[in-house]
Amino acid sequence: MQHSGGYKTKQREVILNYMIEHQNSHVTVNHISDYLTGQGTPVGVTTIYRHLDKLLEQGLVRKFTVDASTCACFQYAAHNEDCHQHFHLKCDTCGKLIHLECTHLDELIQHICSEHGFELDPFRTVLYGKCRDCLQNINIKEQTT
Amino acid sequence: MQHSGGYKTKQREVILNYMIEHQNSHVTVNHISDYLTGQGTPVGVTTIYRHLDKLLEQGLVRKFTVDASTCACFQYAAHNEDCHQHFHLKCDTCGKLIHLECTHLDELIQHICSEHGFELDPFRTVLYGKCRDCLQNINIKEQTT
DNA sequence: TTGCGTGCAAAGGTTTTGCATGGCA
DNA sequence: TGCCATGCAAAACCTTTGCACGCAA
Repeated sequence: MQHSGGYKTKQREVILNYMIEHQNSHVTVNHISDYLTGQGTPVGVTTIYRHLDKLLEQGLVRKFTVDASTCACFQYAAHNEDCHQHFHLKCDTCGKLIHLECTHLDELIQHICSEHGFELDPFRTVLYGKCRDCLQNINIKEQTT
Repeated sequence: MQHSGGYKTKQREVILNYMIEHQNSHVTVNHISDYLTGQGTPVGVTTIYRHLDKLLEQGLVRKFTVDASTCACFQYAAHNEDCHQHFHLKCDTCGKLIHLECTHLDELIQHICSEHGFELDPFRTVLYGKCRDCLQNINIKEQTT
């Protein structure tokens, strides 16, 4: 695999390290910037955006948007390439983001593809609804009222 | 149903009309603004945003976000409230909006609810990917190249 | 007349672009 | 040395807010 002629710079290294270390969570440009500044290796946001774009093209990170008022989230994805597809559930009430890995969803993707001719992109798709905790809170309130 | 004390203005009327006429597609604030300007009844974007916010609170429209760099999409929703659960598929490439009614999805909702404790709201959820036509076009291009 | 509705202008935030400088090879 | 990488500043972009005026009731 060629590195698209990129130089090996300190900035590229620390950004990539951060993404790999946090591959289990979704991070924003601000997260990266704040962390690197705190580590004493600050990197300009412009540079972070440009690196993420490159990593995106190379398929090393995934980008998705939960909400227009929220900034874009990124996640390191190299090792996920061929593992389970996973969806994101977002709770309308508390805003929590849930990662859902489930064979049901693989089947769903298959089904929508074969029966409806639509190739679903789970990384761009966010399922909205209400999480367990918020549902409980709502029930408690209703009972109290 | 009370109208939250709102006045009946020309702007409210033309915006609501537009939303109802285009209830089968996702529209942006720019779409609305451009159309109304073309119709000779221009309405400031501020007003459009504010009306959509109100309609959102009243549950008369739904709001979707495709991408952070794209503007938010809205859709009139009143008459769909009690009809079949159905999902929307949106093609990333051509922007087409597909209504998908399928028992598979009912099962999915059931499953996510019972197994994962998450109550999915199909009306707020849009599944992104590529439609049949665009997939074919991509294949044709790849064969030609 | 009262008070919400309107729209201009300006601010808010995220992301992109221009350009001069810096650093890798 | 050549050329890409960097980062500041500024622009672009969507959206929200402040404020004075207009208009429905």
